[in-house]
Amino acid sequence: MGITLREVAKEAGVSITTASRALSGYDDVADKTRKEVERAADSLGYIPNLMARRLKTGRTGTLGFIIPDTSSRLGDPFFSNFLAGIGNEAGNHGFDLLITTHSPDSRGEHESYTRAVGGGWVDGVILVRTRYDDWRIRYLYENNYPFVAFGRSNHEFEYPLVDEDSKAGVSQMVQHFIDLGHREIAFLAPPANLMFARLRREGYVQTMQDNGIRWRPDFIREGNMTRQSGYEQMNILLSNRDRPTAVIACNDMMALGVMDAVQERGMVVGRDISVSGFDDVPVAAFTNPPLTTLRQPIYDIGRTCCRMLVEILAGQKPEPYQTLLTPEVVVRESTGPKI
Amino acid sequence: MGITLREVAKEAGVSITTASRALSGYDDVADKTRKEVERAADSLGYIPNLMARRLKTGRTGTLGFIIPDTSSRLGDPFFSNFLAGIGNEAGNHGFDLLITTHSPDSRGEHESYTRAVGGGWVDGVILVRTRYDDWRIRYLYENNYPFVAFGRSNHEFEYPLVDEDSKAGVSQMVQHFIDLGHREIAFLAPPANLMFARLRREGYVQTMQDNGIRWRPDFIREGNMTRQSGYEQMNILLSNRDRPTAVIACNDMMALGVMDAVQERGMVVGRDISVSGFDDVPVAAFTNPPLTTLRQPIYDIGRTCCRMLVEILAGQKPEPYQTLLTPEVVVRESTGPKI
DNA sequence: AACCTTGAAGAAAAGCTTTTCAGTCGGTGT
DNA sequence: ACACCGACTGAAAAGCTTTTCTTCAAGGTT
Repeated sequence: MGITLREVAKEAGVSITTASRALSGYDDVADKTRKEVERAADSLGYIPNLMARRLKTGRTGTLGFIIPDTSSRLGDPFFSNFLAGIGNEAGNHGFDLLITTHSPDSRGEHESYTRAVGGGWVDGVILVRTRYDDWRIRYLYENNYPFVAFGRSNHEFEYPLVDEDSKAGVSQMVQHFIDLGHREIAFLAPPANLMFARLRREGYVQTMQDNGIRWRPDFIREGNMTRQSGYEQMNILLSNRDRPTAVIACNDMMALGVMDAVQERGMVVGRDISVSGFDDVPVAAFTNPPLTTLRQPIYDIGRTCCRMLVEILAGQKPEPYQTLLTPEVVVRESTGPKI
Repeated sequence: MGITLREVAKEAGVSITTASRALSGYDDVADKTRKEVERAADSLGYIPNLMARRLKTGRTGTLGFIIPDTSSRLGDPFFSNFLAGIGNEAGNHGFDLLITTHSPDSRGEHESYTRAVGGGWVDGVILVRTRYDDWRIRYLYENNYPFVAFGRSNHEFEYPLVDEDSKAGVSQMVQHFIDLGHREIAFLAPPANLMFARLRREGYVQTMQDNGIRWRPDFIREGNMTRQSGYEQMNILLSNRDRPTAVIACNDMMALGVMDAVQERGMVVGRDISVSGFDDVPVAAFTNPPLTTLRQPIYDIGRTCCRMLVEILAGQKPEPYQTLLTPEVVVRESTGPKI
């Protein structure tokens, strides 16, 4: 690499200690000496070796974001919007952002968390898509490692998080459909191990029951949050003898896939079959037809998570420590009355 | 932090050297010894200190992406798609991705590049939105630092890059408008210091002239690539006595802003005024009306840049070293014949 | 004159790995 | 019996900062 502090010290005619202290702005170094060291550093083009510094201080100035997804990963607007929120906020606080992607529970995912906690990979991490019995959360918590999660879990302890009230959200959406006269309402669920899978399913089942509608197990299908899987699962639903007249997809990408399948069969979304999503990613307002969905401010949640993590790293306790947001039904043209 | 190699060595009853070599898979370590070291490491929960390793080896296993934008940054789908390409490809090769955002030519941007080249921040960087007389490229090149750029520049030396043929692209688009009967074609240009600003402007001016149309300086307006600025600049154009009948925006975000302004005045995009963009970000297919634009495969370009950088870090020379792609006009409903 | 305080600067340790080079030991070839 | 070799292993350096603790000189106090 290049110039080291030793050479700067030599050039300035002082010890390494003094050079270090001069450049770090300590006040027990004479003004004249500091000027001289600065001049030397400048003229030699000194750039501190980051790894040496980090090794010594144990701080990296970097936050980690480990994306739990295999197929679409960063291509999914959910992640890219959340990432945007984190990234922009991190920048505001002078932190870099380190990102990596691994499929849930994979070896690589384990390694990343291990490296973070034990290897000094980053100063703290942000978690997303929390799972039932989430080992990541337990692991981070038990090691007293700084983190913030987007999503609750079912642990007995408290940790800093932001989450949306999935159950209430889905509940509202089911009610929206019922109010439009639908009774054959299918539910395209997230992978079962995700924490919000249970909550959203509860919202679905309970609201159906509350309205005196018997819910049918074969109208609940599990997808993997991609457009492709929305398409596939909807094709299965459509090949049944009894078809639903409405579908609630648990994210917007799957809703897009559902619409693909519907339109492929020559039916009109919003008239023949109503479709709704979850998230309100930016593209949802522009689909054809525009998508009825549950709005949660992904970008802002990303920012909030990041801000909370920065506070934790500064030794403060974020206030509030846990936030629960209620998603809001945004009615667009993909849903309409039952015909 | 935690367990160090020293403790593992002690537990296994060997020297630090042997422990290190055993765990790193060197073959000059007896099988029995290796097993013993591995057992010790396992039982103690040893995790290597990344910073110590990096300090010693001078490698970080990380690629850097310094996003040159102030206002929208990661919120801009251009960046998030490009980032997705880089990120996914980096993951495939076992690299982490470090991202940070700075406004062009800011102090922070300078520092980031300095830290990369001199401080061992990352192993290599990917550049985007190259500029005229781009100091970043010169700096990296002269320091023989590994990098790949999305975009040409005007330097005398060769460096690894991928770029789209901006001039040809805009030229095609202008021709598209002229073929539709338009002659009052406005051009919403990128910030003048961007390399492709010149190329695209050349494409515009030259194709107008080739068709015997006098281009008007007041029909060329500069925006900053955001939707907001598209909106503002279009309002200026619309408040003129002579209004254009068609507008070429130099990215899709500005085109969205242009459409906002047009629709706000009760006019119909694609009939009263034709609008086109550049990039074909995913949302462009879903705008209202769907946007005519120039398609360049941003995601794939990101992947390619990343792959090239990984090759360079492996000591190979990417083949081809410089790639020029020709964007393709995608005609949708935001453009129509002059009425 | 002896002692203390203060401001400034340096020696050396610490942070943890990787790597170079030297050394040990049993065995083999002559 | 001697030299040498091969297979392993260990001591120590190197990588570069930051930080603790010590030292030193000058000036002030009693």
